[in-house]
This record gives sequence, structure tokens and C-alpha cells, in this order.
Amino acid sequence: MVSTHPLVVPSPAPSGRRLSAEDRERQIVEGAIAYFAEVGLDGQTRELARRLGIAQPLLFRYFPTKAALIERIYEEVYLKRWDAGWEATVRDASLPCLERFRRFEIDYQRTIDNYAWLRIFVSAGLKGFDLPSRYLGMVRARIFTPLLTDMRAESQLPSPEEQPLAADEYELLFGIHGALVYVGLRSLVYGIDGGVDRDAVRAAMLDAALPGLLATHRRVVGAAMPPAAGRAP
Amino acid sequence: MVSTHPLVVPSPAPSGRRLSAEDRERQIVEGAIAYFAEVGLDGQTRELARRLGIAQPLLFRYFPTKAALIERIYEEVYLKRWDAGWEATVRDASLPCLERFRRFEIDYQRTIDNYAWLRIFVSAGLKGFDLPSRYLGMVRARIFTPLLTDMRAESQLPSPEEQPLAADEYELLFGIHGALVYVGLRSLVYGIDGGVDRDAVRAAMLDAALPGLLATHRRVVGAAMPPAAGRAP
DNA sequence: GCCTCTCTTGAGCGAACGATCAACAAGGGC
DNA sequence: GCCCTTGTTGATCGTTCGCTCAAGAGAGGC
Repeated sequence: MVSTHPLVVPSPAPSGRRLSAEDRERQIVEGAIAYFAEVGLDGQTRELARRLGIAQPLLFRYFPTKAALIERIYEEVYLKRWDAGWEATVRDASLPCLERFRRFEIDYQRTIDNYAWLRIFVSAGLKGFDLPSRYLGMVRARIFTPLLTDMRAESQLPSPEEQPLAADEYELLFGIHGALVYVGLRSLVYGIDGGVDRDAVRAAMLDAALPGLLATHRRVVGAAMPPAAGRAP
Repeated sequence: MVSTHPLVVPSPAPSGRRLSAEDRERQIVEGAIAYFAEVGLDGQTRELARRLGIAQPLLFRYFPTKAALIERIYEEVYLKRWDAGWEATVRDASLPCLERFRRFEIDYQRTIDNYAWLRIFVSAGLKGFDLPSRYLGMVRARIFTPLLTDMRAESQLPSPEEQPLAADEYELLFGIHGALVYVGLRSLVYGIDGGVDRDAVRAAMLDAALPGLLATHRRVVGAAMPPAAGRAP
């Protein structure tokens, strides 16, 4: 039976019908972020539409393909939430490097300690998309490189031009960074709440880790010094 | 050259046909671990069978459902690789607590710094399975709890019976732990190789983080002391 | 050689997937 | 009131999903 429907039920969709294209698109993007964060990027367009209270083909009116919608999510969640202030903070010569690093991390973690941010990030990594590596490449190049450069100067060590920044030096920052990120991963990806105040936990971690950072940095750079420049005393 | 037979390739499948049930089952489990680690737990049984060089229905001869196969992977990768020696190490009274923690982490990280281990763990977390939370609950209960208990004693602090272990104390260990795990995540989940020796990086992180740990622990426990017991000097 | 046991496969089922298309319907201009 | 633009939907296509089933095929006992 094919019956091209005589009567027709108007629509069971509870969502406000007939939105402007702009509003509908924003609604779809925000719904997609919440939905794909919850179920992973393998989530189904039908279920997404059902949650939005719209028909599934409407998604394809606003985004030609599911991949295009996901690409839009990347822009919305990662590129758009990148704060240019972070790059200014870590270059702020009026502050000691440790304080710059602390302020950057507190701000940065507040941005990424977010259900959608962390889960879509990890999901993209698992699916082999290059978003995570590109994003962390930005952190490395735009945040850690200027920070390490000024840490060299602050400790009266050779500049990166004289002695290139070593992988070990980046790992110093990534180590602390990773400990802070892991706090959110445990809660939002692994599902262990613990009931702790994650911001407070991270502040305590920074208090514990930062005081020794400069000394460790000097030791790492000193160990990598070329013989002609002499060893640490 | 392999030539166990004169001419003629017996089958397009590179996998030896007509294996014993035991061998076939092991082959399927190992193939499934590698495959689902690569593509995530949403991977398809047809593609898994193709990679194994067998027909897809054969999978269902050995595992009644895809979920059962995944459950088997959990046992194989997580429960079976849990090393009872870890629990012995952190209780070894002949070593200082910091050295026990170091030895545990070095061993533990060597186990989990593994493509399949980390990626399936994260994938399970995203899909809402309770494996990650249960597993980290084991680490907390069987490793961190005895360790913190002995750290209390080593620092002449009240025992957990007098003053229960606080969430902050667990976070001290999880902080260092998380920094070490993140080294592997960056490489094996996010796809940033960096070309560093991850074992060496983690050893350096432990060298940087452990010396201050006991002092921080005393400070954390002191701050949580009941007023009657007095404050830190 | 033949039978039997069991490992293995091709064909296929029902459901769900992303994506398409023609038809419907809510506004705004006139 | 009418028309035209445009947001929206039901029906449906081709494919792929997990899973089933009857038939094929290799190894060992006799």
C-alpha cells in the first residue's frame, strides 16, 4: 500500500516549526554538538533529528552531508573557542613565566573542561581525524614555544636561536598540562565523578608542580648543552 | 617464503583454513583487539572477518554476539593484564613509599602504553560502558589506598582510621598518574608522535614530581586536620 | 574407501544507515 | 484575496549493519 495520504496528521514535532534559516541552523549545530558529544561521532542523523523535533531530511537541507555537519562542529567547538588572549598571556612580559603559565592553564582548562569539548576531541582522535593533532600543534607552537623561549631568558639560558628548544623542554609543559587535562577526562570521558571541584584540584596541582618547574627546566637545558659551552657546575 | 605445499594457493584467505577451535578463537580475539583498537568499538564484523581472512558468520560461531566478543576483549586486555605484582609492590614495606609508587607507575605505564589498551579504554568510556570507571576504581582501591595509608605512616600523620583518606590525597597520586597516562594518549589516541622515547619522558616526569610529593601530602593532610589536632607549624 | 564429526562458507533476512526528491505549508508582499 | 518564496516533511532509494541457516569441505577412525 502506497497511499499518498489524504488526511494527514499535521506534525507531532514539538519543536517550534518554521524557524528562520539562521535560527534553525544554529539549533541544529547546538543539538548536534550535544548529541555527538554524548554518543560519539558515529551517532545517527535520524536520532539527532528526533531529539531536535524535526524531520531527518531537514538536516541535509542545512548541511550537504553528515561530514559537513561534523566539520562545522569542529569550527564551532574548537576553532571558535580558541582564545587569542591565551597567546597574549604567555607573552606578557610584565609577568614571570610561571605566572603566565598558571594563568594560561587556568583559563584554558576552564574552556576545555567541557562535556562536548573533551568527548568530541577524543572521539575525533579515535576516528583518525587530524583535529586533535592539529589543535595540540597549535598549543605547542603558539603557547609553549613562546613560553619556553621566555623561560630560557628568565633563567639566563641560551636563546632558542643559539640552542634550539628540545623535545624534553616541551614535555615539561605537556606533563603539567596533561595532568590537568586528565582531571577532566576522568570525569567526562571515563565517567568517574568523584564529586571533587575540578577547578580547585587543578589549582592545587599547579601549586604543587610550578615551584620546581624552573629548576627542572634549567637542569634539562643544562644537560643538553653542547660540550663547548660547559656543563652545569 | 612459506611454501608448506607444492603449488596452488589453497584459498584466497591468507589465514590457515580449518584451524582447531582453540586456535581459531584465539586468532579471532587477537584480530578483534587489533581491529577495534584501530577503528573503535563501532567497527563492523564484516570488515573484521575480511581482515582475518575468514567468513563473517564464523565469528558468530565462536561468539554469540558482537557484544560478547567485545566483553571477551575486555577480559583479555584489561582483566588479564592486571598484574598482581602491582599490589605487592605498593605494599612492600622494605621500600620507601615514593620508590614503591615509582616502580608501580613504571610497570603500570609499560602495560597500558599500548595501542589497543589505551584506545579501547577510551572508546569504551565514550560509549558509556563502565569498564573505565571500574578499572580506575580498582587502581584507586588496590593501589592508591594502600599507598596513601603507608605515606601517612611514613610522614607520621594520623592513620586513615583516625582521619579518613581525603579526595585531595587521591588527587595527588592521580595527578602524577594522569601526566604519565597523557604521554601515551597524545601519541596513541591523538596521533602526535613527536618521536620521543615515552618511557624516558615518563621517567623524567617522575624524577621531577616525586621529590616534592611527600611534603605536599603532609601539607594537604595538615590542612584537613581537625582543629583539635592542631595545625601545621 | 567411506562415514562421521566439526570447522567453514554462501546466500540471505530484517532493520537501520546516509541521502534524495517531490509535495506540502507557513509567512510576507501586493 | 492571491501568489511566490522558502522552510519543512513523508516516502523512498541503495547500501550496510548484526545475525541466521542450510549446505560445503577437511581431518580422523575404521
